[in-house]
Amino acid sequence: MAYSSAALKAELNERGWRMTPQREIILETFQNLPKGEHLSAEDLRDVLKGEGEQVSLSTIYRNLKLMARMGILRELELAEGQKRYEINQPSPHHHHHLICVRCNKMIEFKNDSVLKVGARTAKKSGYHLLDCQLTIHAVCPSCQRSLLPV
Amino acid sequence: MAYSSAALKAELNERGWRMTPQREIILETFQNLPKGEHLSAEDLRDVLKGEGEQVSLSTIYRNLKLMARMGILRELELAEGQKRYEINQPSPHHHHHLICVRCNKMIEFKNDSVLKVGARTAKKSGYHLLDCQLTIHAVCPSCQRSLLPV
DNA sequence: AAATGTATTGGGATCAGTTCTCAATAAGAG
DNA sequence: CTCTTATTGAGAACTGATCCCAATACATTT
Repeated sequence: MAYSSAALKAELNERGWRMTPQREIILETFQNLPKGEHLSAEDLRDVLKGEGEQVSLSTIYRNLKLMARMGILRELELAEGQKRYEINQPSPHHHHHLICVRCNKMIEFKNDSVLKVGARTAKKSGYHLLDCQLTIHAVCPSCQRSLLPV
Repeated sequence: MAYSSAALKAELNERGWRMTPQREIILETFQNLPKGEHLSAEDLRDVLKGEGEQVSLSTIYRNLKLMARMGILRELELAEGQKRYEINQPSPHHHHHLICVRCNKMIEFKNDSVLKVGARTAKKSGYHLLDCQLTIHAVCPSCQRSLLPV
């Protein structure tokens, strides 16, 4: 079941913060995103603009970081130079990433034991778990064959 | 056993590239680094300068990326806003990172099964494995108690 | 329902990390 | 020793992200 905007509002208000239309739109956008898609800040701005919703980049950056720190979004470092975000799904949908360092091609894969290792490790040190990502850097088959520089 | 500068030279020459004093110094610096330390590009520049070795930032950035793509260094995204690098150690020394998203405190931990998952996953898709990092984002005990904003 | 306090937004300026450009240098092959 | 060209150094340029601040609007209190 999805994390509702009512739940977000409750969690925000509990800390003296506020729900805004911008936050609601951002949350909904990520929830409606097709599986395996992640958005950079600028991607999100463009998607919103395409739906007639204009939200400033400042606000987008602020709320992406906020929602990542709340554990609602995952912050990914897949391609070079920019952070990407996706909804932080619970166990059956939780996944990891295998990335080609040359062409940035990316494969998602699932592995429950890794998630368990993450949860156990965090708990052992008294940390409150937000996200757990196994990121594999590798060279894909076609880039192995190519003669192009590393 | 450490990856020697002779091995680096061989691997470079094989592809038509060249060994340079700068590359040798950078490799040695990472090999002599205490366990658990990682350097940003600027850190490395300062360390080298402290040893009387001046290497330009451009060259440092170029070679950090090169050596990461060769699998000699690991590229880490621990703190906000800057990449850090460390030697990519084989199995008994290979480790992962648990990070507090608020104060950036970081704990290293080992887990062989995660490395095995990484190796198996890469192999299954025909990828040539370079690095495999489990990164856990969490809130540390003292930040959980603090009243400061997320 | 209106007033109050303050969190949040938007837009632009700014920042920091990284990449790019190009002439000078030097590694490695012949 | 010569020649080709990969590499370096220095600074300019780029870019993702943050900061600043006046205007706005959310949530609480009256």
